[in-house]
Amino acid sequence: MAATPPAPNTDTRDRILDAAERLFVEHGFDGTSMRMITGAANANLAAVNYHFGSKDALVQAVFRRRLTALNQRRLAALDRLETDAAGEPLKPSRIVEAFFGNALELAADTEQGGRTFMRLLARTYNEPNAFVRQFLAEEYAEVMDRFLGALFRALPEVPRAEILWRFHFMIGAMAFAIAGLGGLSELIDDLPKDDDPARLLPRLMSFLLGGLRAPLPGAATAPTN
Amino acid sequence: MAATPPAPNTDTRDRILDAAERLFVEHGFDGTSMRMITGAANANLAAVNYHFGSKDALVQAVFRRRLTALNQRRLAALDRLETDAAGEPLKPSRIVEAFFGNALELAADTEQGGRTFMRLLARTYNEPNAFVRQFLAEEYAEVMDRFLGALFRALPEVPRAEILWRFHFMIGAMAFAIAGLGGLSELIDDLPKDDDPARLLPRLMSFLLGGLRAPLPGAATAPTN
DNA sequence: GTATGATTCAAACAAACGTTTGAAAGATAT
DNA sequence: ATATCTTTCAAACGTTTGTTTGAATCATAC
Repeated sequence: MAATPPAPNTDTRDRILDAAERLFVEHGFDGTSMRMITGAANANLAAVNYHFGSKDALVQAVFRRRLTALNQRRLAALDRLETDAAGEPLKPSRIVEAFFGNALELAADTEQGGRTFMRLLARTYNEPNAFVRQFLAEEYAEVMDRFLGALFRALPEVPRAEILWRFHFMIGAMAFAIAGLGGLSELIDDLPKDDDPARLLPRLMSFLLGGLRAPLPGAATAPTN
Repeated sequence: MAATPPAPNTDTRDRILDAAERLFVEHGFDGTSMRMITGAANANLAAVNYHFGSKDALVQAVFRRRLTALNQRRLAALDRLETDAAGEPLKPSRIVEAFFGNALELAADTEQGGRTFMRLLARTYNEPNAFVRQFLAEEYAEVMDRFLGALFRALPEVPRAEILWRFHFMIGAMAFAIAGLGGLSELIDDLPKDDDPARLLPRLMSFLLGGLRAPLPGAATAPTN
């Protein structure tokens, strides 16, 4: 009796997660049916409801499997920066690197499916589905708080609204770049042929830091208020 | 019941377009049903198929109604720049302004629904649906060609791959900023309270130009922060 | 070997989907 | 007023959706 190890048969479960991850990138959440998922995973149609409970719960599981680890690595990197600084103000570039570097590192992994997941995550930033948005917001709450707070302290002379907007811009730039990684962004048909994320990191980072350091708007001319 | 604020007695066709535009932003293409659309438009279920032929054709009509005009304004602005320059090289900042300024101008219009449309367009940059992506790529082909060509000529010393990536980044930054405009980006819960696109333009522009002018990756730099 | 719990399976469920139909209603022109 | 064309309408079409069911299969414990 009892003594049942908490780790059940993970075979079918993992195959479903992998298939769902891949299909969600390709067709979106609403565009991916249970039959597509279980078909691609060589599992029975009822397997998703048995292992996860519902389609929504499967979506959550797909994200949790990798997003939690990514965000913990981000927080750990920020922790390291702050202990190393020992009270001194942090360099904004290091903060940005801690956030986006960890993301691009995961996007560079094509073996374990990190790239697929990051493409899914990047797309989901703009997902309309209310349930998914809500879940993602909760999953990100702490990371946003910590990184925004760090940027506020690192740039005390910059209005917080400006920092918020620029962090917004940076996330958008990264998300769009990653989302189009493996899938060919048809939007710019003349896409750079070398889509190696290892070279994407320095490119994105210098762009982001250039934007972050740009002169504040209205510096020359006074705004309406 | 949800009252339908959109114009009461306009043409059925236009009421459908308005309702679809609004619902597509909120629920996505796959998440918006014909019954939702015709219900919100106070039209019969068969009206969409009668006026547009199919749901896919309706999606195209929603975009064509406003995107064609936007891209023509972009091209006209670029034409004006080039004739004014009379052979002299263009300033990259003017090129960027011609592209993104026209977009943000449309996003600032809350009366005629330009804002709603721009939020939809921004989201659609990351749309998985293959049919929608293909359509959007065709609709953008000429604009991308012209603006990238102009940037190549304006920055002859910068490798084209870098310009391509940075234009990519800029589009991503704009899209993410616009997509979260009316709809509250829950991702950053501490969203800037003033989401007035009229003030977004200078903010975005200085960020974009800062990124565009940033030192190329790999170049030796002396970062100041 | 038999009992017990976990997993798979084919089949069915009601609900929602996009689309089609044919008749009714409205509009327009002669 | 008649004929013609356009638009609306209620109803139904055949599929596909996510989920549930109950029996079959598998693994492990006693």
